[in-house]
Amino acid sequence: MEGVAERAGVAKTTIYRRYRSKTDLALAVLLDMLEDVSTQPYLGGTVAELTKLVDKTVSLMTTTVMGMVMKGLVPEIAADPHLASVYREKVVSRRVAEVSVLVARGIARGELRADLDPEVVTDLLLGPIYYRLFLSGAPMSSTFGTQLVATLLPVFAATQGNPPFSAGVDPDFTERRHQGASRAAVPG
Amino acid sequence: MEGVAERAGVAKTTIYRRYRSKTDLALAVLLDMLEDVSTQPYLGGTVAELTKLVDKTVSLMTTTVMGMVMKGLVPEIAADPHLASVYREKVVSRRVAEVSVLVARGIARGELRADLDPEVVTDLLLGPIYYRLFLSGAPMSSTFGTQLVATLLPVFAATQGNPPFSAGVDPDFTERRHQGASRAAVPG
DNA sequence: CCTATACGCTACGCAACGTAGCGTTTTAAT
DNA sequence: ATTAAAACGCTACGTTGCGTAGCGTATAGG
Repeated sequence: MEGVAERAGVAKTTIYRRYRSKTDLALAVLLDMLEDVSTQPYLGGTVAELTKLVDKTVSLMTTTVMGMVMKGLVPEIAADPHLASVYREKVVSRRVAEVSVLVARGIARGELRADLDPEVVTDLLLGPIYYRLFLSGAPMSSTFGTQLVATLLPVFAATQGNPPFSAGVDPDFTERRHQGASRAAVPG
Repeated sequence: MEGVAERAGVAKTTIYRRYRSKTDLALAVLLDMLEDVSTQPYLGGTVAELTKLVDKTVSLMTTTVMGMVMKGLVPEIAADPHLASVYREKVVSRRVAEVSVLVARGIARGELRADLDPEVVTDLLLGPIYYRLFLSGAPMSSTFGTQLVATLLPVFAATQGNPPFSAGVDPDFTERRHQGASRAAVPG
């Protein structure tokens, strides 16, 4: 905080007049930066759109302070239930909503299987990104998004006869976070 | 640390005689607990083996202190290059090695595509777990592993003709971390 | 019995978050 | 231009938590 104040040419107390805590500031930064990624352009093809989503996320995480902010937020979210709630509401569900838009388009185009769960897609697309960012340290080149989407395509695509995936989300939880259209029926 | 000392019925200074820092202790706990997950039993089927791996990981993260420890390590790894190096060496590469065993078995059985990269499999299997653990907060039921593996199967299985995936890992990095058998050729 | 090693304890140093209080500057409205 | 209100800067402080110093005490092991 002292460092932030100094780099901003501002007194530390001034920061604390706008943001109640360090976590609060971090969350504000995060939400502000998320604006750029949240719009989902219509590219005419689902592969291109999903790739764009991944690439924008990777770029944001690796070329801005977002990566650092996210890393710092992990233990905070774990320790502060209120922050966790806000984060899920403002960030996680938002990402799922964005993916939902793309999934809906893809289904409408007949490119994606009709019972595809956007939350599952989110897990599969963002999970590897954060795993590399937080733990593995493996770099993500400019072709990462393209290759990840290409790899996962057989899971998403409409042609094959794959079993749907719910990842064992209990109905309560899903309902609590998602008041949208009812998801494709999921066994288990 | 005070709390750990108290719960252990030991003076704080005694802990610091064995572990140089809080991070050092956390890493020791992590490595110790990792022993349980590191053995890969022969179950006769790749799906069962991969599912077991995922389930053990999920169980460890959600029913022990491991989850908390991992969350606390994320910013530490980001801030301490030496810790990051040790973590990648002792944990990340170890997980890849375990997955490699299963992938090799699967390829030998003809269940998995021959050009499957264990690192990619690791990303896809562990990424969603940590994403849920660290950020999304979505619960992982007892059927999570089964469903995740079932979902990803079309990516792994030998039958379909999917494009391989390297996720844009630059050769240097892969070589640096993995002195094992050369990976299946991957287009840029 | 005696010595080396390990342990407990108090006290401290230090960094970082967050706050109190007060004076000063800027804004904005009359 | 005056004046009230809001915002800012600054110093100082309280608090927590990590990590260390120093010293006395216990506990092996020969």
